[in-house]
Amino acid sequence: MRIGELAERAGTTPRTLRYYESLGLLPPADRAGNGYRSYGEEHLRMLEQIRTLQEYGFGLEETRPFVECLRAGHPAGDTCAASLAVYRSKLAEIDAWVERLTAVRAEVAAQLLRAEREAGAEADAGVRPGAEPLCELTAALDGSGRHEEGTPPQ
Amino acid sequence: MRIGELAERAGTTPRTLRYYESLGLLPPADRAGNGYRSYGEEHLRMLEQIRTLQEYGFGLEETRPFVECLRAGHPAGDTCAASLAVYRSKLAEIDAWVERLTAVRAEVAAQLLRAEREAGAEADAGVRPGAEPLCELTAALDGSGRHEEGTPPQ
DNA sequence: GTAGACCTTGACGTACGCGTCAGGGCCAGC
DNA sequence: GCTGGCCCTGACGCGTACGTCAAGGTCTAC
Repeated sequence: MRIGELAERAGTTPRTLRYYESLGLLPPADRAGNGYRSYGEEHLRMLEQIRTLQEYGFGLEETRPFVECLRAGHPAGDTCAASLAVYRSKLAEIDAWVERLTAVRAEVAAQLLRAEREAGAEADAGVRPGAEPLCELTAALDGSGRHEEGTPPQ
Repeated sequence: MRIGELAERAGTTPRTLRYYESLGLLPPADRAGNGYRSYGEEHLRMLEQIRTLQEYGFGLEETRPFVECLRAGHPAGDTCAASLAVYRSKLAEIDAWVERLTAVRAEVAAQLLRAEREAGAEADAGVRPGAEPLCELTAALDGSGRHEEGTPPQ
């Protein structure tokens, strides 16, 4: 199987496979006479392992023990001790993030409440009836919940 | 106040202040006769606003409305509508992250349990008493809960 | 007058996971 | 033999928030 086919079957791109190989994450593929990379089914299995972990938010380096485990001949990539250790540390990491996010959420919610009250007071102190905004920014951007953000973890 | 003093009072570095200015996030400082930047207390207030939001995990661009609000003369940076909108979208973003992390956590925990069982079965299927590891990786890396990770959000 | 601490701009480095372009070779079908 | 689709390597680009180095000017104290 050539690189394009493997990439398609794994739902990724040739560029990505070459990148993994350059990292030493995937073992170097055999080469056909013309220099083209030649892959087997075991490569597909490794790739699927990597992609699954990636979807869970694992970094590429974190997937390495899983791939090594498969390369060592294990039927599954996650039954080696190193893989289990990565699972466990990922759980701890997620817990830490959730804890942090929860604390931040509470703090931001509190600030929002306070700011909303202050904004009301500020407006009342200004022009009473008519609701003239104090700065031109007040006109734009209201409504909540759209907006996109930089890469969320996981 | 010169750049070094402001940086120190804000708990940051001169490089950071020049960077903010280059982004147009901080207004360009006045210049002394020798070309040195000259800052006032209002710059300190803007910087403190930025730093606080940064600690909550806001990106620099997300702090912009708060700084603009201060620049517009408001006593607080978060009483303008644009700032409130950022607060609200940040809350939504945090909620989305927590949701995703919680789902991933459950999935990883399930995989860990399964893998632990399979690892046990694999070991039993091999050498019964003596527990010889199947791959040399099994020897290294056990124990859970240490390990550091790339920038957590927030 | 000179050492040392401050300031200036400009530019490259970092981590991550590739996308994309440049410049070329290989092979099948018409 | 020519077009089109695949493959190759090498190298730069992206986004984020600066750190760090280079090469120089400025000011204070001794």
